[in-house]
Amino acid sequence: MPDRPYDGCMPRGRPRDDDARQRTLDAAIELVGRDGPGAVTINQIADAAEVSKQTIYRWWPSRTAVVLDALVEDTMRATPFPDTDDPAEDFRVHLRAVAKLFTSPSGAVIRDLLADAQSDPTMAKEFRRRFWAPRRELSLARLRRAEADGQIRGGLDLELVLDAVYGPMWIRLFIGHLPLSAADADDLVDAIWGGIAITPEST
Amino acid sequence: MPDRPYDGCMPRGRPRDDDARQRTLDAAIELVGRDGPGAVTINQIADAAEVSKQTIYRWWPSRTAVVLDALVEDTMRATPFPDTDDPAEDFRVHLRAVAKLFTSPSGAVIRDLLADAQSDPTMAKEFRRRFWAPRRELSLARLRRAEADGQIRGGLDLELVLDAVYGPMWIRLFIGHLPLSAADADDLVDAIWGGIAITPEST
DNA sequence: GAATTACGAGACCGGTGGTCTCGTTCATCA
DNA sequence: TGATGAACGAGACCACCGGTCTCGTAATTC
Repeated sequence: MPDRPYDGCMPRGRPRDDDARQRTLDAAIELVGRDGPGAVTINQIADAAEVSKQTIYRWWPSRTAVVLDALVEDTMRATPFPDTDDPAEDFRVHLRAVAKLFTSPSGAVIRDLLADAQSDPTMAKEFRRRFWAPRRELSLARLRRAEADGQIRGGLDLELVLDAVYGPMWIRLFIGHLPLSAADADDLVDAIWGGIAITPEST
Repeated sequence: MPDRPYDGCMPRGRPRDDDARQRTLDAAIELVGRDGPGAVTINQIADAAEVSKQTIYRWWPSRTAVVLDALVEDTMRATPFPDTDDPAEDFRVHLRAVAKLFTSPSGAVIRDLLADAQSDPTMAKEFRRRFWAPRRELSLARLRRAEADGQIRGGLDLELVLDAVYGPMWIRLFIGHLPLSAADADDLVDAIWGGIAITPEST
């Protein structure tokens, strides 16, 4: 997966066909996004990409790995994290982007990936490392800054706060008990930020 | 699945072997709980239960349906919902039970089920109807009472509040980025109940 | 031009969820 | 008591899956 365009000397044989790589990733995203989680086989991806199955397995260790790569490449820049003076608004903006991502075809890709990862600890780890952790770090840093700036209570378990903020998005994606909308993102931040107790004694 | 012990007249042929039913369910719970999500096949369940595969498919439509039945039967009474005068404490107690359930072998069963349900809309619906909705109704009713009793702010989207309370449990089960403990249950309720803003103006 | 490597096509493998057949067992009804 | 009918266990069977292997060919370097 690492594409090293030049590192000292040219390799000997036929070079990798980068176009085939791109076609594979595109086909994975499109098929899973269209047909839903679990409905797309590696054969279909190979056919749609006009790529040999062997070529896929030469560069990726498993079907799930292909989907993960496709997802990361496709959505890494879809959910930016703003950094203004208003942490609540920053989270609102980000959450709206997440809601949009989850309701787009990429939402199906994420579900597919996470479902597969349940029975493949290696892929579960890769999913956390490449998809989960980068966004998590950004939001955690934003929360830490808000704490340092005295904008939120001290002594909170920030990881738990983040789970409370993002958890609703994820369970609506995965359990599907209720739809997901950008408006929910705002309500969610408001509910958590203000607290729901009628007489909140700080601490 | 409905066992009607007597409804008018006796059916003609050999009656259903309820012991075989129970053995199937027990084997499903035990194997999945022990070997983890996705690692247990229908053949293994049949072998362990000493039941013919045909007998399983006579009574359940799919492997996933067996696991769902096993889960419901096994854990329906594992997470009671208390109903005292202190809603926050009620939620703490319930969340501690949920954390315990998720870290028990049943947690693996739930993961297995939900992963399979991603590619089977029928089972996803059944999961929500039989496992998710009953508990959800209880906690929603408790929240409504707290609202009526003036113990929490009015105008909140209660569904979203519930998602914020339970979401962290579910994503830790499913994504596994952090462990889950009963202590987290308390911290979570405290964080959400008190709000995290340092100067919460009650709407 | 020789060596080396990626490529597409497709046969192949073990195993899966699920179906089918068969002979047997347990019950009811006449 | 004996015919009937449904559930049973055992296990062959099916289509298809993820993944591997082989083969002849194309692209590149030396």
